[in-house]
Amino acid sequence: MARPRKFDEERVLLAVRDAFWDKGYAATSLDDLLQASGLGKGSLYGAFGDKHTLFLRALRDYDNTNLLALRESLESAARGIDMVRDFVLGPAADPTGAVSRRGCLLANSNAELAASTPEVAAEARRSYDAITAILTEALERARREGDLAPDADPADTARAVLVAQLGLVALGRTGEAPDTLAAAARSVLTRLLPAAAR
Amino acid sequence: MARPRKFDEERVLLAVRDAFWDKGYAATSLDDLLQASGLGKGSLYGAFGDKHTLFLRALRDYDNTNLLALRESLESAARGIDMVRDFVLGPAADPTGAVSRRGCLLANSNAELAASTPEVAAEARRSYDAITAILTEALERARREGDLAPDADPADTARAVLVAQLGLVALGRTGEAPDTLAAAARSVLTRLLPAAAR
DNA sequence: GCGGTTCTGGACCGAATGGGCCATAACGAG
DNA sequence: CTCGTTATGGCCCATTCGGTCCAGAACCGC
Repeated sequence: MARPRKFDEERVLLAVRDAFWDKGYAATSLDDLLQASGLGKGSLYGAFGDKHTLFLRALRDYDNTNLLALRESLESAARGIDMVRDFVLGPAADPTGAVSRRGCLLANSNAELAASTPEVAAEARRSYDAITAILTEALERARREGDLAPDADPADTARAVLVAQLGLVALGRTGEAPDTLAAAARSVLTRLLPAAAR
Repeated sequence: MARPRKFDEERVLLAVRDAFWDKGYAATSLDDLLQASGLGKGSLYGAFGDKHTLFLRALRDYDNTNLLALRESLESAARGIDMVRDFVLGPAADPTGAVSRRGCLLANSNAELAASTPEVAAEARRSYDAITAILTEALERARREGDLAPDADPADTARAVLVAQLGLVALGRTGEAPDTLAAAARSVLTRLLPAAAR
């Protein structure tokens, strides 16, 4: 019927996500987005709407990708506890610290925008609730597999695990030395899930 | 000698801090700052320098106040463990959720700016290191008072406690229901410091 | 009361912002 | 090949940004 798009929508979304991730929402100008995506103003605007809409779209994409990866991680884990351990240790896993320093797009965005942009806070709640559900499932499995005390409540433990991971992400974002970060991760993991620490 | 200042520097700093706290650094315009402080451009600029400098000043003020309060809290605590418990439960203590939703200025700022403004990340590290030291002292005392297992390492435990608190602050910033937040706080506290949970 | 100095707040500036617009190009259907 | 449709990207605009500057006001010591 008509002229087809020259760009791959998903690719643009990833480039835009990176731009927002690196500079934050407010500090990323339309120009930055155009340069990152390689598109012209009309194209970007026509395909995704204004900056705000585009940002939310990229953020939701990011979240969905993460949730999917988490679910897959649980399915492919040898034991339920393994997935939980990886989840907690993840933010401290990078020996160079570069990944940790970048933080999590959702956490960064929520911290920056929760007060002024309810959609971001809502997205964060949605994401964290979903993660809690996945962790709960993982911990139920871990209990059946003998890696979690029979009297421990999986849902309650899941909340504690999520909190620990959020804390590690926040701490990693400060650029704390990788060793310190790893020590903190190990410390909190040992106390929350002794069976996962060895 | 000359005309004295009409405004109280500390008062202005608090007003400015609130403005940044509510909107984030980038989204707060000079106009916002003038309105919040009630000063004219020349006065604010002359007294504090540009936006960036003013922000760092307000942030450091905020940090120092927090650290001082934490030290006082330790000194006035009946037991070392009480101070640690209050520190962890703090972010979830507000039944309306308004305080939690506001988050922590330092955490918000670090999440927004760590990548682009090294001073902010450095300030966060400084603050978190200082908090860890205070917590370590509190936990050493708690161990002497029988509220921490003799074989537990206070410094290591302090790191875990800090991570938990940062996680709760991050979770609270999403606007999660106060009940859920309180449950998460209680869950993580029970697991990190059984003696503090009752 | 006077002089000198500092404070004050608004006028002003250039630059950059987010967003709208449109002439043109590129394509598929017929 | 032609036509209609849609993507494209650069041009344009009003607004707002952070920051400078200055004329006048306010105050102190003398």
